[in-house]
Amino acid sequence: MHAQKDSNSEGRVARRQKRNRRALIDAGRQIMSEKGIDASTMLEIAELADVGAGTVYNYFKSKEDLAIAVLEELMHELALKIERVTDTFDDPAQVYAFGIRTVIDTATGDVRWQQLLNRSEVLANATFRRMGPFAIRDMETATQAGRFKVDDPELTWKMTTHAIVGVALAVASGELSKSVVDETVVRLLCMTGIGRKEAIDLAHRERPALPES
Amino acid sequence: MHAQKDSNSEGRVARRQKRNRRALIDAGRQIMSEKGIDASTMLEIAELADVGAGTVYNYFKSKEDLAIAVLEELMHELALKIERVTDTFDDPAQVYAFGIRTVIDTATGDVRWQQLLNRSEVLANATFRRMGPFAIRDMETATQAGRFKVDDPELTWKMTTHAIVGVALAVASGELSKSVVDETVVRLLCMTGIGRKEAIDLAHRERPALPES
DNA sequence: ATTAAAAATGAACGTTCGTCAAGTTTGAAA
DNA sequence: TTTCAAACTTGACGAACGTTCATTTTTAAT
Repeated sequence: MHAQKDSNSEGRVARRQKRNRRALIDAGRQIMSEKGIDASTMLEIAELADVGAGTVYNYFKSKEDLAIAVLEELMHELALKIERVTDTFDDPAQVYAFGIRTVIDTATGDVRWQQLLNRSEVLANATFRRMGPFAIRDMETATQAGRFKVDDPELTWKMTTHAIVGVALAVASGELSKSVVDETVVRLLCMTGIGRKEAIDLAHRERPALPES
Repeated sequence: MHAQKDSNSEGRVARRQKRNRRALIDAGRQIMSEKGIDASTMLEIAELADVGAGTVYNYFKSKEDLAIAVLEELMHELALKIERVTDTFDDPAQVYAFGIRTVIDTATGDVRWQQLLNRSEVLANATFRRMGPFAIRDMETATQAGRFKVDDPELTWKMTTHAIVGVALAVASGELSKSVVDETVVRLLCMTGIGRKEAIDLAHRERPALPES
């Protein structure tokens, strides 16, 4: 039996574990977005997080696993930022359009993201998993409102995430010009069963800015 | 001066080079589609091709480079097989629909392909480059015929290839059921600006079989 | 203070890619 | 036929990295 010290509702271990996990994800994020996932080494990340090389494997079972955690956190943050803007929108289709537009803009605009595109299936998967709940909800709402015609939103979202990452990769490598983003959004909206003219309209509505990171 | 021997319009070197390149691609194809690209080692491939470990690097500047050659050849062969079937079709939209349908079916149906999905951006890129000329031509023809509305076929094809690979990956991993293929084709056709009802019609037309491999 | 379990550590391991110096083959000129 | 330089092949090797594991340290309850 022991009296709990003031600031401990959990033990020291739990707190240290939280610190370490946080430090590892932060370090992974910093290094992976500087040099790319493959070029980052576990040792480098461990050192930046100020833990021993072996410690990483108490928290993540592999390098891939750490990369997934990093990318999922990135996507989750972006999803929340988008949510804060779109919850004032009236048109559910516009909510969805703003979301995919923002993902593409972020992926093609931010240098730190471009390094992460190489393992494109990891990024697409993180986008699918973390933004999926929002995107799928929006598609369902928009379908119920008669704007979209999507009976399998999970499939549509899967296709959309991979297409977005593919375009971002092509833009980052200079293969496509940044000016394709508009058209990309239109085509992705077309996939939801909305008419082409409405898709073009949706894609060109004025967009509020995201909250700064 | 020397008389050319019967069967030599090129020297022995050129012939040996052709043999080696061929053997390396064949070996890479076999091993990579058995174990996946990452799990295959260059030594293993070199041994199957019956050349020294260093020789591979006279033909391909890296493992990635060899993988690209392997996948591009696969896609090229598939493109030619599709072409042989579709050149009897009247409707250009149907030519395109048959093409993407066949790619998805092949990627999700053949065990040997599923190992190659892991480096999804490599496969998507190979599909883009090798089937692109056919797909883009078909989209343009269909647009001129008033069936599609595609002004940037390169972009649309880029999105399509990544979406296909993404769906194939999800099906291969059991995340999605194989029954999504129909709907996938419909959504991809929707991206071409064809109407939704026409897309559904196109996707469900009877399809002739591919020539056996 | 004692103790046993949990967590951290970093040196060592095994594997792999890609390089390189040395050896071999080639084809034409002498 | 002999010679020769260029082109090609080879497999041992270096370097780098992800991961493991025996050892040490920390923790928290007795």
